Amino acid sequence: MSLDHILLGMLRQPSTGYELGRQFSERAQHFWFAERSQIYPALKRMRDRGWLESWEEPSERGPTRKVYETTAEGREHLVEWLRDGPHIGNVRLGFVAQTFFLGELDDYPESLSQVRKMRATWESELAPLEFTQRMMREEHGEDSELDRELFHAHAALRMGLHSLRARIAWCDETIERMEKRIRAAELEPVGTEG
Amino acid sequence: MSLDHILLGMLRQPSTGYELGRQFSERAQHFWFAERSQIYPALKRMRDRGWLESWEEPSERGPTRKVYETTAEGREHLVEWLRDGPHIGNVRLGFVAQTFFLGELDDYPESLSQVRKMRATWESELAPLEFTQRMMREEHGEDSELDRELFHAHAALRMGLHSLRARIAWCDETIERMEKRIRAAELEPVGTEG
DNA sequence: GGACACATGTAACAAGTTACATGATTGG
DNA sequence: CCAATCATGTAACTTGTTACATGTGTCC
Repeated sequence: MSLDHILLGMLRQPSTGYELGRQFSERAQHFWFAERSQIYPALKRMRDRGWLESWEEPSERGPTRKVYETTAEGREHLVEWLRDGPHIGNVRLGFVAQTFFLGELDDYPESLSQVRKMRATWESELAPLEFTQRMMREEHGEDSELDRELFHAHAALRMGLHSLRARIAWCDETIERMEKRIRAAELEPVGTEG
Repeated sequence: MSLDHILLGMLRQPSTGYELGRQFSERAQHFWFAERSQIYPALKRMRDRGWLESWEEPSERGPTRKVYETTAEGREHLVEWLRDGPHIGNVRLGFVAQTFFLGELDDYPESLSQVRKMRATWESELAPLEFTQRMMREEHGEDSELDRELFHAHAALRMGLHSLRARIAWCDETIERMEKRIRAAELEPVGTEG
């Protein structure tokens, strides 16, 4: 299970289920997401298996927190997963499927509007990644000056940027083509599409 | 559920569970995948709901095939899903997570080898997409000459190409940076990493 | 007192994976 | 006869989602 290993990775610093949940929303949304209702049982399961240990701490504001930390055994499982080759699992991109079948609608303006929405979504996802990259550069200097951990975090961030920019570029290309088709249809008499 | 709608989309032409399974492996692998053990019950469920109808046909080679076709009601559900805005669902990219945590390993050559494997995988996924694009161009001519259905199929294909090329570009960038670090470490005395 | 963020969890359900069962037909 | 491909499916399990329950502490 990937989630377990991702949680192990995030638990390099001891943390709580609540906090890990927020990290998924705020920092990891471009490559993974998990609901807290999935995180809490996962942490419990891993503790029962001996991959984590936990203790309680009073919260500064709110009820008692349950803090988890990886054990040596947990770390072993993380390392094993990392060494076990890249897990390029089954991709599921509903929006590509949707684009594929959008021809069914016989409605270019509708197709166009959908692609514009996609663009807006990804544009807004891009901003926080670019912000993080800028922060990293300001705080830690040039790429070659990053320590090992930050270097890898930076690499993952770059993948997010590459992916999002590629999607936005696709949107721009597709929007242009759709607009061209809509203009062509407006100039032509009805029923002679070609 | 997205799978249902994707199957509805694929069933513009009547088809069987077996054939749809092959289509996922051969044509849709860059944006969706489903096992046949998931497809068969899904088709049955949709038929029970009235979205599909089915009949049996003798196979040219092998046992009797069960052919499914969308009903008017099924088509309505597809259209509804298509009009319901782009479904930019939760992305799950295990390999980005892995890259993120690869720093744990303290082993740049291992990190490098993993990124090289990713590159090889995506490079090999790129080939069939490029082939399909070339075929489309040869058989149907320029982009502006594609009919509505092919235009959208082509757009989906382009998304696959953009995404894969972005991933490969990321690999190249990352491989170069990792190689630089490995070279730097070789020239330096042990324990003075900076 | 009410809204909000903090904090942990359970239950019911939906979706997806792995392993297996069954059997026809073709080609070597 | 054996392996491969065609063809449909079930069972057991894992993973992920949605909805809900419960309660604390802070600020207005």
